[in-house]
Amino acid sequence: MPKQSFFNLSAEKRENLIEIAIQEFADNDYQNASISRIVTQAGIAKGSFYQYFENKEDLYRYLLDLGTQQKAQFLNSEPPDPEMNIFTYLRWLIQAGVHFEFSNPKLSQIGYRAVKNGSLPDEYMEQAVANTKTFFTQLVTQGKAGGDIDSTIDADVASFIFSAIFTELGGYMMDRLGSDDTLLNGDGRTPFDSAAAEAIFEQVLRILQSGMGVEKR
Amino acid sequence: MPKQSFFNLSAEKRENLIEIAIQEFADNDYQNASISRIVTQAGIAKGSFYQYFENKEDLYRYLLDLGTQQKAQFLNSEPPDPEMNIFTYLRWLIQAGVHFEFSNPKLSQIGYRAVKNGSLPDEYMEQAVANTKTFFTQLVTQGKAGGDIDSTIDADVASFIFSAIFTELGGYMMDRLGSDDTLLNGDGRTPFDSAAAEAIFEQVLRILQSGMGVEKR
Amino acid sequence: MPKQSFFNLSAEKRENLIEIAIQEFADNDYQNASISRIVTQAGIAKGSFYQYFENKEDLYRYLLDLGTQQKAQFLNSEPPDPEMNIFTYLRWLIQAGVHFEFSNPKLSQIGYRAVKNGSLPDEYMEQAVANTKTFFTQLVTQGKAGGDIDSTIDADVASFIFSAIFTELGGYMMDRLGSDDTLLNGDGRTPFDSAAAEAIFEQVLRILQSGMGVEKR
Amino acid sequence: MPKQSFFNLSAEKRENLIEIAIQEFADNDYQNASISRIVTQAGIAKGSFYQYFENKEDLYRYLLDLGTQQKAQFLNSEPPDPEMNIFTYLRWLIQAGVHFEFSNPKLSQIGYRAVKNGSLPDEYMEQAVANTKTFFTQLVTQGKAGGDIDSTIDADVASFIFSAIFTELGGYMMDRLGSDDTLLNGDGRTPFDSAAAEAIFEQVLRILQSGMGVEKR
DNA sequence: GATGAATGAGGATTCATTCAT
DNA sequence: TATGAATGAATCCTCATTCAT
Repeated sequence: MPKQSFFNLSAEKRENLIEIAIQEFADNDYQNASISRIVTQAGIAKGSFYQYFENKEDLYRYLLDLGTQQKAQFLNSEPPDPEMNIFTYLRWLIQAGVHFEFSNPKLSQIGYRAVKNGSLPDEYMEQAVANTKTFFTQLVTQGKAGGDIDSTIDADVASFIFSAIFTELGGYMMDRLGSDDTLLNGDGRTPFDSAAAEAIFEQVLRILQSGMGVEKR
Repeated sequence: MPKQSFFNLSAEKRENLIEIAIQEFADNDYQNASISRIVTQAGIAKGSFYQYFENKEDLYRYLLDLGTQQKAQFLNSEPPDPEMNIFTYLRWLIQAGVHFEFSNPKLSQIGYRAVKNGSLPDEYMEQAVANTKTFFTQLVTQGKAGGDIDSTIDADVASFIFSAIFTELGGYMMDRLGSDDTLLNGDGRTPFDSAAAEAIFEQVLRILQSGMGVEKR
Repeated sequence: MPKQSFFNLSAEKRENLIEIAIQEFADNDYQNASISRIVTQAGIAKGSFYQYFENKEDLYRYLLDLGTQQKAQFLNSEPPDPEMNIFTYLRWLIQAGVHFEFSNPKLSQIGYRAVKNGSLPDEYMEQAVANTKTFFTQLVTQGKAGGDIDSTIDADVASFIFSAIFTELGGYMMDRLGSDDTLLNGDGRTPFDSAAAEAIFEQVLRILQSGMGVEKR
Repeated sequence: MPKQSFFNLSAEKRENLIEIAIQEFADNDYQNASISRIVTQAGIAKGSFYQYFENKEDLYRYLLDLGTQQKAQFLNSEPPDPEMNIFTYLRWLIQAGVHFEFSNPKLSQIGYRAVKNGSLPDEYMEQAVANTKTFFTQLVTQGKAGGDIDSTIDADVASFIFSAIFTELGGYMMDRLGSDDTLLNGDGRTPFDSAAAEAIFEQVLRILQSGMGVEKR
């Protein structure tokens, strides 16, 4: 956790530093992200950095947490009816998730790499991965109970498919809808072509629902 | 490309060097793989390395090519009838692909990271990614033409789903079937529980086929 | 010398700070003792420290003085009859000295290291060393005058022997009687096995007296 | 242990580097000795140092070993008759030991500090200290058996006295006979006033023998 | 009087690459 | 062709001290 002195910083300084750090960790994995570059770009002294953070890992974990929190906040901003059909829920979830990635592409990249790369091979990452797995497994179980998913389907396999799609969809959407840092609009947000995106989600979900759903078999 | 002097090496020396390099690049990403460690372990002089390869990147690209070639060779060793149902073909393709990953976990890991990480953000990687995309898109087109895939499904979306599943399946299988270097059998290959694997493939493919196939709608 | 503001501090704050500083300088030599750690542990601001002390050296010298003063106070608390036999006096002096080291192991350690290490190679240390030398030389001279020490013995050599024994005895006693911080009793003092210690002093002194004394030759 | 590349160096380079390193570690304790200063003074690149030694500790241990070996060699160059009186033997031993310290004052200083300071608090140092203790204890036991030391004297105490004298004598001699780096003669050796030194040893030993010996009691 | 952010030099160590032998 | 010593910039991190608030 950052030291108190970090939180005592003026909002401007703090946000500037974090923005630069996010850029650095989005461009480089943990090992190759450079504290030296960060402090140079932020225009602060090396020593100052270490008055804000314990060490490099401390900053890294903070950024990871930031992503997690912002995503959770994003997902909770307009939560769906939990009683709805499981695929309708996934439709919303995926749309919101991808929307988040479009809005915070760098933070998403950092988190994505953390999972894929195992830069920090410890209980922290394992926990995050396990959480995701648990989430989708529960979703599938719930879907089966509610009659949305064919009960003969292996829950683990279905959970894997959801997870794979969810994991890769962000990158795919960015490819297809062309978001990247060069397309930022005025408020630093990437314009998100919701209609186009929804059309894609719809296709994906229809296939999955059709593949797993009970009414189609 | 490695220099001529590399290919003039005795097979033994050459293979030993490559094996050690593979281990190093499997354990570390591009930036953190260490030439120093490689030459030390291989028992050759630093200077010798630079007589075999232009530089670190040269070696890295060579390993990437090696993986591509070996995988292609693997897939071509017993190619299926190209006239068969597209999902039957995928069943075979995925099985072969995963089988390859089990047999060559280190080379697979290197390639996987290369794609995910963008360690070498250049035309080379883009080409590889584009190739994969083209392959699956053609497969889907062929599937539609042959009546295996519902013609109303967006080819790009279907291709994405195949690609996502294909990409993530290796890691999932390793998790579930427990392969790792500690399970190597006598000839350095990981024993592959074909029956268990096939059961999983079957589930996945059935879902996809059920979701995309014409006969089910 | 500490600044006036240090002495204006409440006794509680002052003693707390000093106690922590003693711990730090007992655990680390001058160069490696860390002001940062001290202020963190003491719960005061970095700037405050520099309002109490000129700098690191200022604090260090203060602790050294503290040790000297406390030892002097200790030795003067029940001073022996100056007319007594020189070895009897030494018996008392060494016992009191070692007793002091047991009671104030940290301050002793700081002083010990200062002498051995020459961390502060200046007139201050030279003075302290010279004082010790002068003290023992006078003692020997007195001993010769009083007929306790053989007059043919070189005063300087005898003084060296006393000094060496005195210097090393503390460490030896701690080794042999097992004192350390884990053995502190309720009032923060190490219990001192006086009987065992006296037996050892007795042996040492008997040897020295036998070696230098007149009556034995 | 230094790497092979260190031993492959030309004698000139190697000795120059070691000489400078000895100077650095004689002037500063382990923590404060600076590799940066060493390489700057030696006129080599930082990286080169790490091709010779694993790390700072590697160099330090090498210097410690160097001192130990050179001392052992020194003591073995003209070993005394092991049958002689124990004090005669000590006379020789102390003379040789002090002579060594005069010849190699810097290496002696490094070893001295290592023991006193516990810079490297590990089995290595503990071993060295234990060895010394064992040596003197055996000597005392032998002296008692041979009738040179009064059998009523505690072997541990006598051993402590020998050890203390032996430890402190070098410094005392240097003080008294004025050796230091400014007095080096042509061959890099400090001229050693043997006559003056022997007179001092004689005094010390006479006192100890008189104090512990059987015939005097 | 108290605070604590800012500083920047300095610490050890690793690295890919070059080049003279 | 093979060698391996030399290089120096780069890495993360610690430190005592200053000074504006």
